[in-house]
Amino acid sequence: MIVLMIAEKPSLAQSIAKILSNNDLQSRKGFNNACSIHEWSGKFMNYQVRYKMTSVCGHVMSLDFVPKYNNWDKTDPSELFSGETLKKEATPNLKMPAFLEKEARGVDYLVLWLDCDREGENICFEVIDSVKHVLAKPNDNRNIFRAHFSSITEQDIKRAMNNLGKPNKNESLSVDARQELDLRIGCAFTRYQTRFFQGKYGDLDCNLVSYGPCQTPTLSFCVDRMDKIKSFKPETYWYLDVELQHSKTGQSFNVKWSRNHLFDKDVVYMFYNDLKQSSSALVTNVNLQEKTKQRPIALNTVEMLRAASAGLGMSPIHAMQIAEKLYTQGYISYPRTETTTYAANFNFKEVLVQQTKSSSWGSIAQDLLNGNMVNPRKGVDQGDHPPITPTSFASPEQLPGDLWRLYEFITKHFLATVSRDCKYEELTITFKIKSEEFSCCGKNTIENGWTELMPWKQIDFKEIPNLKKGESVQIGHIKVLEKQTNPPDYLTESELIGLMEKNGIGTDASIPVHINNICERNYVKLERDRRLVPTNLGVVLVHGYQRIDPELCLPKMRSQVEEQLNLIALGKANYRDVLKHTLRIFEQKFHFFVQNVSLMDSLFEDSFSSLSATGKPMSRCGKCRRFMKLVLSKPQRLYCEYCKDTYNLPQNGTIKLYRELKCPLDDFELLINSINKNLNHPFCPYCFNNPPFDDMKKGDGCINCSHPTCTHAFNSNALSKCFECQNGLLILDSTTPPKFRVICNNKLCKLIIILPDTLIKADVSDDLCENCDAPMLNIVYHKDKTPLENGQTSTTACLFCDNNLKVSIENYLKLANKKINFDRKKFTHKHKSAGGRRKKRVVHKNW
DNA sequence: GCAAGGTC
Repeated sequence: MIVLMIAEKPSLAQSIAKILSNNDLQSRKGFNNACSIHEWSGKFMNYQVRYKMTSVCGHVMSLDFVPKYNNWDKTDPSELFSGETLKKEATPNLKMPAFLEKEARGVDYLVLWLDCDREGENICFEVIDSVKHVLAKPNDNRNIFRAHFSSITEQDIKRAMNNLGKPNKNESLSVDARQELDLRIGCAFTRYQTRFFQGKYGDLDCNLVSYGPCQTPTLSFCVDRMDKIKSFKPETYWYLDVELQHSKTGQSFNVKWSRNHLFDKDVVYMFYNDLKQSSSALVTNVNLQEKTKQRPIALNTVEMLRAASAGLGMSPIHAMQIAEKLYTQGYISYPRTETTTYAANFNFKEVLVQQTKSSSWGSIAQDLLNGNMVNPRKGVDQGDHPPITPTSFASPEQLPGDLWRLYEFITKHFLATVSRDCKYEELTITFKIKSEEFSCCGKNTIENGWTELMPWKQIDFKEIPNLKKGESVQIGHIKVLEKQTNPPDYLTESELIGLMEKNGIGTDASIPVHINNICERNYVKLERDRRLVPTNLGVVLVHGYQRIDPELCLPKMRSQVEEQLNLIALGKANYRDVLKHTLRIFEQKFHFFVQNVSLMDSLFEDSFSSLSATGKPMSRCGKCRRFMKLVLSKPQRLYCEYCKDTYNLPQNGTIKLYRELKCPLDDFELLINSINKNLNHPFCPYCFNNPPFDDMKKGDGCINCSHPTCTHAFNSNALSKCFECQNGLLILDSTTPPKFRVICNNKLCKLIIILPDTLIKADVSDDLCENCDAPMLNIVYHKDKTPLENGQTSTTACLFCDNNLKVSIENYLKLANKKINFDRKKFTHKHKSAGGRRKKRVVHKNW
């Protein structure tokens, strides 16, 4: 009998397999190269069985609309609230369903070891759906089990194995509902907003005007802070500035008024007038207190990201990439966790021993091993993964750049959690001048403790004079000072992470993605000290939602949906009912938004320029013969003011007019898309958006156009089938004479052959090469550089056979370091002509 | 081309 067990990720499959097999197992790689299968023999329900343990990589499936809704032009966004959806493979490269099916074929028992959260419960059912039909008893749910574990410790894993339960359908359904809501709501609003605003404004500078239940509240936090700054009214306040002078040492020091500051000038002057004649202050109290600055709790993801942003200047998304590298290379434990408490059996000694090798903190690790280690503070156990700790020693030489900086932080943080608290004494001296009280405070470190590892957290030493109760101190001066309150500053990335966590926006794994999204979409800009400053676009979006339906950008919107989802998870509400109910609310919100979009639009009008006011005249429209404008800000596009039509353009490279040449199909003037100095694609802006032939795709240019006679289409310019990709056609590019190149019309093929720079003219002749049957080139050489005899400059030659021309192919192969044995027979046309007779060429795609 | 959630 075979028991198949599935974990959520390869690393966990390995850890769990090691524990359950008592480290006696065989491992092999799965066919998708991502997952391994670990096998051992043992007992299961009193049977002698063979265990097979493997994993998925997160979700197996993801939700999307059926293909017919992919076309933004043909779908009204409101249809997305009811349009049919389908589950498709989350990561097609991994071929996860096929992999699972293969490993599950004929298996007797299935044990699910997915993470013990709702997403994990959902993945359980994705796994079941993938394998159920190939199990030994496909229709017997009694052979499917769920392991419930809260940590990856031997005790917990073995206990889970001995107490197998069943997967929880309700929890899984709550995730299905979440997926469907996010998809429908996010896509409907995003498509509507994008179409509406991009169709009106030319300088939004973003490809997408997106909406999402996490990204939008995230943006809203940043805009709220900006609003607080903008609406801040400074207030003037006054306070007594008192300097005292130690009579013996002559040392002068400032003392703080117990009333701090007051916003009433007259009242402050009243006190001032009362005190100004005084010459001395009386020490009324001297208080020496020992204080502690507590060692940090164990590190979880969010805290690591905050520290990486604030202390190391790394964006959260970058910090996570670095952390994942450290993890896969075995330097740190799993970096996505909410838990801040170490497992009961965590082996501190082992980690400390590893770190004694460090030249920088080795002595501290040794000191902790020598009996000076203290128990870590108790944090929170979320039951997901242990806190982030180093798992092996690394030196700065082993880890370049940011890998080292993050590893250093994680290691120092770990050492800090088991180091002694920082202790310092605080001396507070209280004075009285008449009836007003003043004080000053000195600080002195007794023991650095854990702050030894993080000097920037150490206590700043502050000296104050040594005074005794009852002593009298001379007054240096008493003044009234006037100051103003200051506005808050823009939100730092680190503060934003804190706000998101507090409000339940995103998860440890997705918080960095949401922050990255609002940066990439150009809603906020990252400025000094990693502060997030909203752009015009970010501001008008949030202010627009606030005008139309403030709930759309409030964090509570997410939590209210979560509450509904909780009901499903707890089995208190029916999945379909909740989904239907919540979708209806959002559909109504969507329609209300559409009806009132002018409220948001008026804000856009103030900030952005209309399409017609932006851009520069570019080329003539084939419909009205008027000039269309090129809108340069993202997304680059052409706009015909008269016809009110927008034409998408290639997004890479520059666009210029192609010698006022016209497309024979629609009269639109042709353009050239220059991707780099050697790669130019002519295209018709109309055909680019509305392909004229079945074999042409949206986004294709002239070299992919099968027009039978147009001089720009491949029928007129193709020389042969591409010898590099065997897929496309080699096309003569004569768009920028006197430079000539041969390129492949397969977008995925990178081939570029640069023809000799001695040429001044080249086009494709009607003659075919006698030798290889490829179309010949009519060429003209520069009169001073011609390789032809008798100073002759023009000729007809074959690229593949002519000695002067085929050099360029050899150069290409040399440059690309290709060892293709160039065989011109490969290019032989199947209808080889007899004796080089002129004939009209027709290039077939299947050349 | 769109969301958010897993993870590689």
